[in-house]
Amino acid sequence: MAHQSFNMTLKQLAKELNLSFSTVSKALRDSHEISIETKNRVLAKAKALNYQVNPLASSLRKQKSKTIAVVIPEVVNDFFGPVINGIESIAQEKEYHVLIYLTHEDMQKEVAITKLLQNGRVDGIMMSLSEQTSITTHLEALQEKGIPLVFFDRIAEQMDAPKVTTDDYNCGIKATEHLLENGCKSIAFLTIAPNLSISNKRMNGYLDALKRHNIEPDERLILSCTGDDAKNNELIRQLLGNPNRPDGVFASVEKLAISTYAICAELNLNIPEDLKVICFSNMQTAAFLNPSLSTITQPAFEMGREAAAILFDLVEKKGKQPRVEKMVLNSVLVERNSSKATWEAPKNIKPQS
Amino acid sequence: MAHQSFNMTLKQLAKELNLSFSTVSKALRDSHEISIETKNRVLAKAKALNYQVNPLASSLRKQKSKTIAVVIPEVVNDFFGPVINGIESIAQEKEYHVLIYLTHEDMQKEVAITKLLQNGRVDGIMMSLSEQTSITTHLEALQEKGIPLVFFDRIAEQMDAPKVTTDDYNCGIKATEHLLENGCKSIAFLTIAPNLSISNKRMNGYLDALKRHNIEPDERLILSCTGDDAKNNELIRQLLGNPNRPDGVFASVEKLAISTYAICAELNLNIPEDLKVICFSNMQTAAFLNPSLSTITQPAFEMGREAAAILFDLVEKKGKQPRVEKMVLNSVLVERNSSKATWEAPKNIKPQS
DNA sequence: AGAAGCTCCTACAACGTTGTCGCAAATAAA
DNA sequence: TTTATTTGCGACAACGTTGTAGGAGCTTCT
Repeated sequence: MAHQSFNMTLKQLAKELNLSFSTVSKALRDSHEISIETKNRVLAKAKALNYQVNPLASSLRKQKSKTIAVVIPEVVNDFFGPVINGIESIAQEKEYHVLIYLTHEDMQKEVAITKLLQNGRVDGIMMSLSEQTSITTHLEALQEKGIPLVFFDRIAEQMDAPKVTTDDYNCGIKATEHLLENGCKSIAFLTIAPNLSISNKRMNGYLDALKRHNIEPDERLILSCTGDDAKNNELIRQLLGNPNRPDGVFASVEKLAISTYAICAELNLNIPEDLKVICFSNMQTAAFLNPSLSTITQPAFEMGREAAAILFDLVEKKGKQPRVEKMVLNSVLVERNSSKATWEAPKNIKPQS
Repeated sequence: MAHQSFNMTLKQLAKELNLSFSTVSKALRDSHEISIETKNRVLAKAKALNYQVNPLASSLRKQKSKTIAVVIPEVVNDFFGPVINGIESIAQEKEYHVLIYLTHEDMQKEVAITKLLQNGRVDGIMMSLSEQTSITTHLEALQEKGIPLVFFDRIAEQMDAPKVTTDDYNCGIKATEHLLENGCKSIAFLTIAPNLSISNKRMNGYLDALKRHNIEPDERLILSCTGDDAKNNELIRQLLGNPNRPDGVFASVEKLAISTYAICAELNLNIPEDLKVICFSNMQTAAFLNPSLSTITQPAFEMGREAAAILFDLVEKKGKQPRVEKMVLNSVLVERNSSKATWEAPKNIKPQS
């Protein structure tokens, strides 16, 4: 049997019905110009022959693709997964399609991807920048073509486009003060991608919290990590192996906290007795880590939903002002054992082993 | 300034160059019919005016969309993230685009999605079934339209399409025997979605391992869980709260192991002393859980890559036989503390506390 | 009865490409 | 010089839709 039965088209359907194909087209879209009997005939036949409109032709004609692109660095952590989920949930409601592109934190790829999105493939774009992205001409090119663009999380600060973020600066303060309140005297800040807006804001929160408590920031306590995990581990090892090591670590991304856990195991440092740890993370199992990890958790799903909602708003009344220029959602600080004050510590006090 | 500068088309470009648009089209695609000088002129102008071909028009004409769809249940766990990563990495190499659709484990949505993919939107489809999916007529409809379809992980056993899986049956055996070897006498099996092929195979592995060790399977030790976490917790609580509770738990999915951890904390059961736990999981932090979690880890990224490679193969020489009918990748069992034999336990032997 | 207005349908020109065909002009072969 | 052949370009017809314009047949109003 023919495994390759061909696609039904409007014309073929029309021929089957002895109608002009414009009549059939209108009947399918429930136009008032067509009699009810004809509509029913057409609908029945379309169903019988399993006719589906060709989205390419339709999009070309209507100059609308009903498709958006999501451009993100990765999908391998617990943040972008829920974000995609949020985006997709709205897209499905609005009957849009979602293209996904990963930059792998590589600006060249980001640029290449934006080129692909320039000519009608999508009606709008959602972006979270790669950690390398410094210039934004490729993004401005998209705007010049009139394609709505919404940033989330890793935004391009200087661009005139809606942005959905979390309260990174505040959380930077809160996390730092949380460690201070629990007895830390010397807090290290681990970060990646210093040119990313989120990194900056989190660090500024950290610095301002220290200032507020009259603590002089120490450059040696600020670790600028990279995509190279081995190198990061080495940096952390140096930091924590040092005799006058910090007694607290505030990691701006999850993986650096995990590295910290690993290095502590290696160096026989006890969390939280010797070192308190807190980090930005959406890990679902933070509560089950050993010790359970205190986190600042971003509302990832909601970010996806909100950003997508703004984008669809923009797409649907193109040219109008966006509904929101900047939306800031609140993350929550979840205290767990990794940052617990030591005086309310384990069952029996170990002397000096 | 006009924020909405219009898209450059072939015709406009041709007018600028005083050439016919077919000439320009050919020049851009480096046709031998066009002189080198003309090509250079065209290329230069195209670059200057930032011309990009309209993919909708091009796809319509060529009857190829250069796009594939990935239809999966969720993205919120550590399995589908890496899978997407693998798929996308090949797609990027081959210059394909990736549409993503989530079924949210809902068969109705799966059916609706397949409808959308019927008419030229995509050149091929990759699927992992929803846990509800029992019938496959919607998938056969796709095949009848001649759209290549590749399954991965949660496959439709009975369908004639390439399938990429892991060695679920074997791992079911290995995990069960691992628990037996570490001293378990009574092992519970926690599963979801019994009509899913993976659940079945994992369970069969479990059952056959018991048989091999002359242990009579006990129906009360096989928990068929659902999407409702509260209910699942209740089931697990009953199982573990019972005086003659099992001394081992083999969870076929990660979340059931996490629930088990939570319930053990609640019931003051010690893992692994009172209960040994192992599960299928791609969690990156399994080693840092308390206790560290023994897992069977699937090669998710590779699965994505392999499945995508097979799909592209199929797409590019449509109608031919697929390169592979069935591909089975090996998962690895990673022993950690949650399943450690109790006799080779902590540093100093605690008597009977 | 004639004008005006409905109702229901068809014809046709887009949308932006690509590929086939045809045809000049230039070159090569006879 | 005549006859093939090649080189370079343009005309044109698709691809499968949608929306506008038009028109035949009927009813309704003056």
